[in-house]
Amino acid sequence: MPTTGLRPTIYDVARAAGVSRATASRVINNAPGASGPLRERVHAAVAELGYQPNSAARALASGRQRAVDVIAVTNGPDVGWLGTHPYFSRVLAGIMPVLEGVDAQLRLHVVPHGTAADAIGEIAAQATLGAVLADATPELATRFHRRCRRVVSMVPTAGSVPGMEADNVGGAYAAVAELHRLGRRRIAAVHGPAGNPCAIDRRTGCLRALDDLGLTALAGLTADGDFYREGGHAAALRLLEQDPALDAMFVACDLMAAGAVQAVTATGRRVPEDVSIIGFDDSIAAVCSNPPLTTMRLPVEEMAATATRLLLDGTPASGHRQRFPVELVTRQTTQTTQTTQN
Amino acid sequence: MPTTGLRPTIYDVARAAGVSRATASRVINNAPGASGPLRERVHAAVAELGYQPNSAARALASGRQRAVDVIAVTNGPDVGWLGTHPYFSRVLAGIMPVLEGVDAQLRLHVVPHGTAADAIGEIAAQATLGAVLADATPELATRFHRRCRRVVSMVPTAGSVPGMEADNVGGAYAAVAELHRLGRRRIAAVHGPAGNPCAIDRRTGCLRALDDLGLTALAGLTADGDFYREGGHAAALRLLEQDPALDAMFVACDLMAAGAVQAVTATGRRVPEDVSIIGFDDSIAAVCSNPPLTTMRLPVEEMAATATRLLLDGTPASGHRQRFPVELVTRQTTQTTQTTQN
DNA sequence: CTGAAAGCGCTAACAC
DNA sequence: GTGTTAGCGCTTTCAG
Repeated sequence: MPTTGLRPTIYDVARAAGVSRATASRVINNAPGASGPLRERVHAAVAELGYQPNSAARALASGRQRAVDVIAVTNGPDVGWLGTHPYFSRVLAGIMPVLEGVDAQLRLHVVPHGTAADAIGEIAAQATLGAVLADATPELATRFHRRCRRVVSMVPTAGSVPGMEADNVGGAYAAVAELHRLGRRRIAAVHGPAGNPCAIDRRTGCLRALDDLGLTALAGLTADGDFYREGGHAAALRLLEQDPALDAMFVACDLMAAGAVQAVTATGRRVPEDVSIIGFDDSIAAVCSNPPLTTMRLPVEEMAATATRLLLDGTPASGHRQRFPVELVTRQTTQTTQTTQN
Repeated sequence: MPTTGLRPTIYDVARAAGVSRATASRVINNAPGASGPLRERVHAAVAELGYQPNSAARALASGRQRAVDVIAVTNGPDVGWLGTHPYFSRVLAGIMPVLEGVDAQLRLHVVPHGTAADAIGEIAAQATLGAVLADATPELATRFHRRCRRVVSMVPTAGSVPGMEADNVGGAYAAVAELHRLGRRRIAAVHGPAGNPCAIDRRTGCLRALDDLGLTALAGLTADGDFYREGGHAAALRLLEQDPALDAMFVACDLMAAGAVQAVTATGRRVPEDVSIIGFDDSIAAVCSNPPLTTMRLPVEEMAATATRLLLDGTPASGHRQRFPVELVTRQTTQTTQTTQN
């Protein structure tokens, strides 16, 4: 059984260290049951030979892959939507630092909505450290959770699926309240897609604030967007036509808000002097907009990092929930003072 | 050897179909040497048992993992830069559709510059379908290529490393020429980081155009940015101070260009009436900017898709190069006509 | 505390 | 064509 191939195997390490493969394995995985002098010899052998464990063999033998799966579901046939949606990048950005140095790989799965059920089943079947569901619907999340408990969802999900929950309702409420505090009284709103859980919560918070503020009449001054810039642009134009004198807009995501800012200025109005705008997310769209967007920050990176740590720590408890605040980040679409900050 | 576990193995499939494991394997991988009736029986068994191949076992036995690795190198310790840089998302967006349905997984590696050499060695050691280097330096790319030929780089790289090459020089040249064609004569430029290969090419193209156009004197009206919005903002401010009458800017990436647009309008100038701006990339920053950016489109998605297909097709030939054009996308930072397109 | 041995589930020569 | 037989490189009982 001596190894001949170019890449050293654990067998080579064991031989070089003068121990058995079992012992070599133990020290390499720093598992208990090997000690002192032997550990050193093995480590030395590893260093000398430049040994690198074969992850496939390891996965096969142990029955578990050192990988976390990130799953995104696309709506259309267009699997490339990612390129234009900052959200997914942020979840990746949140996950990566926590995977740093823990010897776990990150696998990406973008599954078309149609085949999502099957695809999710396949992924759940491979025993990995677990999966982060970026935007799965409650049904899909539940389905995954039934097959594999090592999973956590990043969006509001049903029942027992462990999830990270941002205070979308509270954030939207706070945004409208802020607009009101600024003296705005004709507040329009651009909501997200009707069926989207996050969008529903944000809409709820917005409506509730309008109501509490005695602005109930404005509940009709709304349009539905698609969480993309184009939708925000179009919705804003529609709203402006519906009430040319509106003085503020709450827009349920930054991408749409960026489009709204473009629409508002294109009609000759000034932002924020004539109309104040507050977005949601604090994504890259917020800072690229001109003027930069005041927005409600959704701590996506933190949420994703927490989700990942949960998976790394073991199987998350069924029904586990972790709440995250959504906070106001003031930039220039709400403040008239032209300070030369950013 | 009958299997007892919950997940069916190929052994179960073989038994159910009344064939040997080898035959089952053949039809599952639709390899030659199994035919007609048997194929059907195996397929039926697969369907009935809900068999799903174990990827680890497959990888171990075949010596090759069905995975493509995407590698990004970060400059700082901050592995989360992704969240704010649209480029990486675009390479992912380009890769994913081509991996769709080919039973190959996508693995992400973000390695800090410091440990990049080691990390890259480890990745090269695992035999996968190959790696796409998103932003590796020529040295790192060469290093990887020495250990593993199944690799292609997305940025200008040294020698024999297969690579996708966008016409950065030509694109920058065309941008400046366009500004000139529009009647602009005081054209400033914001370049990228000094050592970045793409930035270098864009700078070259810009300078060459300035020269050919007889605008050599302007070669001094430049600033170096960092490929981030903040850098573009600051650079634009500096330039405006240096020459308050400048009437155009060529900015080497959209993120910086978005910052430049903000800076220009913040000083009371109008875009594009007072100063025209052309960015580079055609990333999400271009459309979120206000007004939306005219830019030179770098076909990142196409490049990434091509790179991936190359890997899927086998080992790319050493020194293989594929060129991509960089084309002008006209939006509103160069056109005064206020058509309501956006 | 250490080693021997038995697989993990699959593929790939090699015989039939 | 199809089945038999070895392993792939590692982990993990189980003895010693």
